[in-house]
Amino acid sequence: MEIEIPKVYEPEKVEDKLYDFWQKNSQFSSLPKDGQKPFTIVIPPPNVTGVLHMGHALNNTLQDIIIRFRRMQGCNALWVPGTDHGGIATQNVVEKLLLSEGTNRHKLGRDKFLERMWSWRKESGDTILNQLKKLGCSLDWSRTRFTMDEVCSKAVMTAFVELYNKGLIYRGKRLVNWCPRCQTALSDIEVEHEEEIGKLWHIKYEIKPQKPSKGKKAAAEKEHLVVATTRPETMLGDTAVAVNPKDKRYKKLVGRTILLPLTQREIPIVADEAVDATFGTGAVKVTPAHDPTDFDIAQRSKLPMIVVIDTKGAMTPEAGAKYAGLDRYAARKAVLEDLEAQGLLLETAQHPHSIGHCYRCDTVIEPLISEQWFLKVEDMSKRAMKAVTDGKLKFYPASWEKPYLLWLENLKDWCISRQIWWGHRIPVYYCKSEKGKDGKPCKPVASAVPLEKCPNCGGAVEQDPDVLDTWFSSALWPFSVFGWPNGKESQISDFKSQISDLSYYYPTSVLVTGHEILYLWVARMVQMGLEFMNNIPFSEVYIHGIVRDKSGKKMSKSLGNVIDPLGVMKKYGTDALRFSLSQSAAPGRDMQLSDDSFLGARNFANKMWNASRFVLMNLQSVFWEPGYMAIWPLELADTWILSEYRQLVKDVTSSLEKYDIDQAARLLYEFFWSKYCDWYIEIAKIRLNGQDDASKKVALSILIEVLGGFLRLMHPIMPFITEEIWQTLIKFLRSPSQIKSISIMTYKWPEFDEAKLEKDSLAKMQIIMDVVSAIRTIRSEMNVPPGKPIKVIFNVSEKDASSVLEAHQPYLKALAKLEEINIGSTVERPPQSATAVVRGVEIFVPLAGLIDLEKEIARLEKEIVNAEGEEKRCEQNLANEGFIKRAPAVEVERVRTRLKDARLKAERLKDNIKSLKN
RNA sequence: GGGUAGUUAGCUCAGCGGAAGAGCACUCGCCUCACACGCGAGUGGCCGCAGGUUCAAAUCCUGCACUACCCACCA
Repeated sequence: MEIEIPKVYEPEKVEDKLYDFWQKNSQFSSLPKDGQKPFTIVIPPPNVTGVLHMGHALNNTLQDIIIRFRRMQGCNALWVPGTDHGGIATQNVVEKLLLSEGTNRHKLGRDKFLERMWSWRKESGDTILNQLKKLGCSLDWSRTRFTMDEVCSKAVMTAFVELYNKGLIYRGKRLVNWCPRCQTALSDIEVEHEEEIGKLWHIKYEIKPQKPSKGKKAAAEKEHLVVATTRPETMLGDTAVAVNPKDKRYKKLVGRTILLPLTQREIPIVADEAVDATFGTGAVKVTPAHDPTDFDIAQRSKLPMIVVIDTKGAMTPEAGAKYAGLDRYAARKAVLEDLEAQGLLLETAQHPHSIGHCYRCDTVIEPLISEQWFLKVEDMSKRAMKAVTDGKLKFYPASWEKPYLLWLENLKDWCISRQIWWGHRIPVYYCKSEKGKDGKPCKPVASAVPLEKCPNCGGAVEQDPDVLDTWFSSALWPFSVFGWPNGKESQISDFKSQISDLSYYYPTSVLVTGHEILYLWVARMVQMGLEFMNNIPFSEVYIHGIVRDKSGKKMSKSLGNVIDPLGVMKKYGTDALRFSLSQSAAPGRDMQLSDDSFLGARNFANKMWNASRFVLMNLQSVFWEPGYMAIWPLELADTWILSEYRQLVKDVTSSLEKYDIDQAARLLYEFFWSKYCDWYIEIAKIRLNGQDDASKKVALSILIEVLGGFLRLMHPIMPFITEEIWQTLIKFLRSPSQIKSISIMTYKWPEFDEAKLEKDSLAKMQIIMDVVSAIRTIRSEMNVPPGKPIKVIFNVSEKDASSVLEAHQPYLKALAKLEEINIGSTVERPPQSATAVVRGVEIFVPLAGLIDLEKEIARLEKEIVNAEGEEKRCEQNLANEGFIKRAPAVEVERVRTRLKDARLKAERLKDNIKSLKN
């Protein structure tokens, strides 16, 4: 078999080809199967407007790693793809488009607009899903869902109706978060608070004089009260001034009346606990229609409400003729000017406070009174909390438990209605007939199927104009994708099975997401899962960090610091991107990315490529058959690398099980580069070029065995390059009939056999490696040309070390470029030689004529300082009675050995300096 | 105001109870028959500060100081 392998790995030549190969061979698909354990992940559905950004790349790389790992472990692994309609965000995109065409949705009308939305959705297609294919994601494409497709919509309607009929969904007029730009209400969590330096204005309010009681004169001077506010324009809607009931300063003013400046409207002074006497002046203007706290105060004191700001953020006629129509900020300016002119503006202080912004368009939120639909969350929250406190739902890292619980504990009813058109229209129908059946108007009806007539009186009906919060459908995602509420039969039409998707795959195994949507999405899925499926939607939540740029800033289009993952894949290869992301994916930790990290990962891919190339090239020239490993005796290097490999299997497996993907990536990198390549391959070269046929074949066997295992362990993280190499390697591994899996991705995950681990080989090999490194250091420091062979003398008193060196002279000769080795236990120090002492082995390199005396002495002195430091530390430890008595015996023994080695080292090096000086 | 995480080599980060580590950068030497996207060697750290627990602390505990993020009806 002749193989031509390029010197440099070329990702662009293999990636698309392999993805096609996987798809053609149905490597990603899963069907319910009795007796096989499912492992299921549903994708956090990206928005249909989306293009793949680095956050998606991270999120989906991690999911793919987990799903590939479990699939190889023998689970029936399913990863469900899909997209989210994205409510406001998506509507905004199309509205912008319309604006550029000189029209808007209102001119178009609801039906035409929705047509436009759907055609746009069709046009933009599933761009992002195709980009996930570039990333190598092993999603079961036959199961692709969309939150507004038939299956998911049915789930949404059913869920709404059930909640409505249970009385958990209600309609009410409340103060809600209103985005004046998006023209819709938002839930509390869709409001982003940003700290800003605002101003706190102190305004003088005149108190209406009391009617003088009999016999007393009216107060000579006018009385005043000063209020502090950050929003002076809302004073036009004030219906009271409130003070704390315990505030002595104002106690006697409670019940009096204020003459509101600018309008001269009369409003009362009330007492309310919500007022903080220590803040500002201790007196608060109360604007119930535009502030949540004021709204509550107004409820308690039964104050009227005056709406002075409309849905566009402009002042209403109620604000007075002078201000009506002005934008809220223009009104602020005007009000301040007018107050100033009247001498009522006393003080303007800098005031840091946080302001709510729309999470979709960043416009400042306006609290407005509005009729909306709400979902009662109290009971659902309690159950969602219990799932975590009972230990059924686990977070990785666990530190997210507390924030999750705190959030649920303080959660208020969820405003689920939006005044936009793109989304699931609220399935509530109002009877248009005023009379109804028996003279009374009919109650509204919720229905999962469209209603034409009122079920009560048969009259015409009108559907509620609002749509549901996009997160309502997202909350149902883990079961709506499996066909809930149907669930009886499989959603895959050509598959006849007794097991339904829903019962087989739900609850799913793990949810992988960033912490930014923990509340927005994760907590709600748990609530809804418990509500409708009576079971949590997943038992584990793996929360990864956020991708930042190299200076630690969040990547955003507006900052212009985004790194385009598609560009990275093109430049460095998909596997390099994936490895780089994996490397820094410690659970819960944000990561900084830069070109450097991709470059390192690309180099690693190339290293894998070339090491494999080395193995494959030798396979062609050496007669080889599987099974040699069992027949021929193994050498030290063989047992060593096998031990290391087996440890690797153990560690990588447990790391992936714990979602420590960064650790898995590092372990693999370390093993492959600094063990397999740096040492095993280098030693294998000696044997492959040697005359010992048995040693040759064994080395080749181990090279293949370990490479094959490594590739499988590496596969979840770097799927393309591992498959590409595997496809060639497999031809040598087994005859075609023996190959059960066509692809590495369905080949069995390596298993760890502790019994075969040879601990002894690690220590022995360590001697070889340390001695070689020490000799290389001498060569390098003494400027011995790399090509020049040298002689070396070992003085070893310890038998074990001595026999290891004795037995592995060919290793040493090749690795350190030696022409002659002498080993003894009482060797005379040769004159003019450089020295090193490692692991009890004294090394002499005779360098007559070559040695730089001063340099060597300086080098040795430095070594002595280190050794003596070590000596001192060990002595102190051993002199400590507590240490001897309480530390484990192994530890005490270890320190004794270290002391012995350090003493020997210091002593020998000192002797050597002496002899050099003579 | 509450919460969470972080602070280790110039940079990015690992280590989380028993000898300070990696990659990049830097210095020196190498086109050594897999790889210059490479090989060999080296320089570089009172492991944020202060206490405490322990025979032993970068590692556990308590404060403090910064940094970042999240939550909150700070008028």
